[in-house]
Amino acid sequence: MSEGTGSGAWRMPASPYRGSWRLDGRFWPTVRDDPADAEAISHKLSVRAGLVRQLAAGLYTVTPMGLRVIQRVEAIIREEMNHIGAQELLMPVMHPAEIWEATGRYGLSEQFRLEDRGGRKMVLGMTHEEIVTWHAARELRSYRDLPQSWYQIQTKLRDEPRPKSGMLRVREFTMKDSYSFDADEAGLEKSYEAHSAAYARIFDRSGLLWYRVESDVGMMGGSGAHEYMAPSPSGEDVVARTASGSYAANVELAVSVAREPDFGDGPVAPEEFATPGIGSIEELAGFTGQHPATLAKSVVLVADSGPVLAIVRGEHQVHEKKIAHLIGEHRAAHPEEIREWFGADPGSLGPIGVSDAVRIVADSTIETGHYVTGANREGFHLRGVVLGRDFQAETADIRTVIEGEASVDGQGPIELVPVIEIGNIFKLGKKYSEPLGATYLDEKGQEQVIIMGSYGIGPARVAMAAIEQGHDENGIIWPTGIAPFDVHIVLIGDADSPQGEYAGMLWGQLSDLGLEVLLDDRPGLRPGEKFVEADLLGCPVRVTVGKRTLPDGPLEVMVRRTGDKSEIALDGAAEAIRALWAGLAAG
RNA sequence: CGGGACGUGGCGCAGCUUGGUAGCGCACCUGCUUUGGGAGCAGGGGGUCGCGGGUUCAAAUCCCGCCGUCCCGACCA
Repeated sequence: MSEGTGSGAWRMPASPYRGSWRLDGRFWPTVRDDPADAEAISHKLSVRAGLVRQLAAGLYTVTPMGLRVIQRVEAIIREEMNHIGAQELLMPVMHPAEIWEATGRYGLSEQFRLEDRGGRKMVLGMTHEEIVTWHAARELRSYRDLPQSWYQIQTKLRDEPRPKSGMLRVREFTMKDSYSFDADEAGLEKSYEAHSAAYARIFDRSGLLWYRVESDVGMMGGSGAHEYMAPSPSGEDVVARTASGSYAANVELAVSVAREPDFGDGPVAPEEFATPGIGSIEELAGFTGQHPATLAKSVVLVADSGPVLAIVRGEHQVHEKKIAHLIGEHRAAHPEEIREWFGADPGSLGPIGVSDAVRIVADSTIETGHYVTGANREGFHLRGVVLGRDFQAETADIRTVIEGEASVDGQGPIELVPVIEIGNIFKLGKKYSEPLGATYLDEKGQEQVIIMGSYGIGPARVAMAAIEQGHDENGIIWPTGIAPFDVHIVLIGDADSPQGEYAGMLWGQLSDLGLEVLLDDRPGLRPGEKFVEADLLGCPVRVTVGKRTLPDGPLEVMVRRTGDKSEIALDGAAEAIRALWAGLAAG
């Protein structure tokens, strides 16, 4: 039998103030040097500022300090989700495989799969559409039960092909995922708009610059989707948008008005000409002196149905996801396959005279103009090739957008911006409710399929995007909404010195005013070390308390974002600091 | 999945080409001094050099295999 003495061998005193910390005795592992294998700024700074530690590729532990930021993001999310009437619940991370088999998503390459001791197939959840729908199918029986919005903040596991950039692309992460259940499309529209409004507030309160863009539905399926993107050089996605934001879309589905090159007059029929040693579009443009837009690029893909020849203008590229909508899953052709189907090597390929087995898909831009294409003969090309006259092809938008092309809304040129995806919203429709039998009885007693939506946010990505968007050479500059603390008091001197006692008092007063305050009361550290670490951590307001502060002040206060220092009187200092912070928070 | 780079005390690195006593800075421990922007001096602890095999009298170093981590690519002919 054991007993508690209550004496408390642990030396760190509990804080009487909810949310405020004294630093002495805390685990806060900062580092001087950038981690050797870090590239992204958020990766370097999140490690150096002692917010996270890596366990393995794509697996990170969040430290007590890092957790404060994550929990602040989550608190904002909870408030805004609750505000639109979404209800928090919690679903398991491990799922029976059968449920995923029902929707055809068992066996996805990113899915962690395992067996329990009885040999039952299980999966680790990469998302929770299947599970939430499984429950909805059992619990929601009547139109009177609808609508519903449920959300959770729960771990997701994905066996990423390439985890990267610190916490930005990981194999295990926490996600806020919500799901709406409506009786019809009009209901879904309302739920979707409610989430859209909540997301705007969440990302605004998190202090991010963000874009809402049209997006591909991807592995979620469904009828429509938007992504929330935070611009950052470390982002993996690219958004095409006008300067005003009048048009904004993921490049995976972005459209634009292609520039029209001057084709000049072409021959009445294709003419073959020698192009010795010419392989790439760049070489061909240099050789012919023609603009790349008048050269047709031929790309050979292999779909389940067989070989596909995709044709775009030389300045464009075939977009993987766009063409996937037409031809489905596919891969690049091997050189041997290309030789078999075209009788030539890559570099001299074209649409004329190819085997009937090859499906030809041309980008819509190819419908106008005449082009130089490969002749399917080593070292030769054809000029004056015209779609419809000289060869037949399906046409569709299969190209990438390039910077500077005109926006389809007439609002000026398109710019391409690298972004971090911080959230997304999907209109799922019946994609999951149908196969999992989530139905209800309407007013007339007719069975109807529930119309669903799903909505995700990655809190850690929000935090990392904030670092990407807010930092300088000294460290992080947190937005006020998600900073680990509102105010960081640097105490110069020991806790039991007069200035130490004053700092403790100020810490209490500020906390009583509703601020979350970090008091750096660690003994033995030099002032410089405390300042450097305060800059690294990046709380919005820093207050310095030292010998000079007493007996008559003033207090030195610094705003992290601007570096502006001001001196304030001891009398009413806490209120003045709170007012300063409130001014920053108000933006 | 393809390509590349890197694995040496906790962190950041040198040493490897040309095999022969494992080194530097920071961090850590002790003492003294110092205390408003990553202190100084003195003393000290800590590494079977990612793992396995091979060559050799001898391997951090050369060879083979594996593992790990990061970066680039994964249609762009």
